[in-house]
Amino acid sequence: MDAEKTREHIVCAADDLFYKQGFQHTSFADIAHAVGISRGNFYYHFKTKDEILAAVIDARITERRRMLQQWEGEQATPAGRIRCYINIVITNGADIENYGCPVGTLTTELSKLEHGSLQCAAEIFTLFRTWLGDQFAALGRADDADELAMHVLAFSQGVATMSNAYQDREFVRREVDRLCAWVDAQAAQTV
Amino acid sequence: MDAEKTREHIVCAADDLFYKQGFQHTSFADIAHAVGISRGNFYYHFKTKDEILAAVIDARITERRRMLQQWEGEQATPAGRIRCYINIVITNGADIENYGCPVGTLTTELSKLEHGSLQCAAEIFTLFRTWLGDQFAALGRADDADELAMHVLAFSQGVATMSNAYQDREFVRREVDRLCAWVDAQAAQTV
DNA sequence: GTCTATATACCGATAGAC
DNA sequence: GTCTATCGGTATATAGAC
Repeated sequence: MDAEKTREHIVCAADDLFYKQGFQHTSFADIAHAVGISRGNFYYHFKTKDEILAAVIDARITERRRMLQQWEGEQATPAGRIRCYINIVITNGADIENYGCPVGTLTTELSKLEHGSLQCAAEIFTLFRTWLGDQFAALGRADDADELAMHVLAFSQGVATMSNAYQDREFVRREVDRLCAWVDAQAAQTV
Repeated sequence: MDAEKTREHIVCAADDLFYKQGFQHTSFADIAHAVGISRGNFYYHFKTKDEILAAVIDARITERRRMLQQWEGEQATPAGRIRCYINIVITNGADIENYGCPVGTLTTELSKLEHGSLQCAAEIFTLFRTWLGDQFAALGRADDADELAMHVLAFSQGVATMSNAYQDREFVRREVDRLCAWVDAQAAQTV
């Protein structure tokens, strides 16, 4: 009943704090304070910190899946859909400047912690990777679709990291334009 | 005398552990154990953890500066020097697969911790950025040298992050080839 | 289902003997 | 210059009242 609602609040607050402060740097007290409950009540909903992380990763995957479906509804062409992904670094530009990419920074942190949930977090990458590969295949590049998808993922991670280090929006804009032109060139090669 | 040597050992061990485990996840006990001294002795050489971080960043800047000078001695052409930088993701491929880029992962972590030394860590990026810009200027691209340098930095960060997430050496090799061809194309535009 | 109080462990940092 | 011992703070996690 109400427990479901509280649980959602916890996952939502943890998602935000893990992104902005990092997983390790975020304490139970931080999340409890953000939700407005006591630390003790916390353990009624989640037994360990790892359980919260797993729930946050699940929520992120669900949210990204919904976003991809929305793009498929809005964009008729594969190239248009790929451009939607590329433009994230502008759409979420303010957050990325301050906190980097939510996916990349989490996998990097979990990797250094040798955390077991690293593979789960990497599945968010794989969700985008597969989807981008599908778009490139629809573009007539079935043979090297996965390689092209990985190139786009690497682009977004590189731009996010440098944007976080320098807070330079002009740089982000230039790189987006450069990669959109590259996408058009890839499509042209299919004709 | 001997204090100087011990201090160097501490900085060296901290550098390694900050890279492989992350700054926050590395405790004084970890470093002391790696060096082979007690936690108490530690404070004779460094008063705070932030002092160690500052010393590690200084050491990294010195080491990178030495590396750039070596490349300048080995490579006669600007394009060859830029390729040296691009090839780091292969030269240090094993470490990058396991721990990501030492510079990018540190700035990302310090950003989330809102740590004061973030600006110092970002200076390692700036060291490469300025040097790459000089090479592109020597290549005849003085007008957009800094933009091209930023593109190369973003490339290395993107490749490092994805390499860390997927441990795929073939992907790294392909991206390196792609960017080397891009460098040649940039040089051709100057003629 | 939510709270307060508390157990346990580790961290950064200090004091003082040698 | 190195050690052991310890303080104060905070973290995860638990127990039990309401």
